[in-house]
Amino acid sequence: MTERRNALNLFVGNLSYSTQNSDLERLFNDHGTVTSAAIINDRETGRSRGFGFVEMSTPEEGRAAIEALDGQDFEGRRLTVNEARPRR
DNA sequence: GTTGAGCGTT
Repeated sequence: MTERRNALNLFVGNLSYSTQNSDLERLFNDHGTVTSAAIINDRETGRSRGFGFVEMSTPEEGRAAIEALDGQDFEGRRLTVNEARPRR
């Protein structure tokens, strides 16, 4: 879906290559309502690129999730969480 | 090991 009027899109970096979509969703779901969660895979190899995107229901929840999760340890890596840049 | 994709030409 393309709901981007009242949500906050988050970039999640420094993920383990083994992190799954469901892992991302579970992680963020504890800090707000996850509208969508996606691990980005390399189009040609199908492997994770080590980052993903999570869209939170509201900007407030998104910011809360950033504060709660940025720099936190997850599956052995230090997470990077911030507002995603616009796609281009 | 860091900011997604295809569609299709406003």
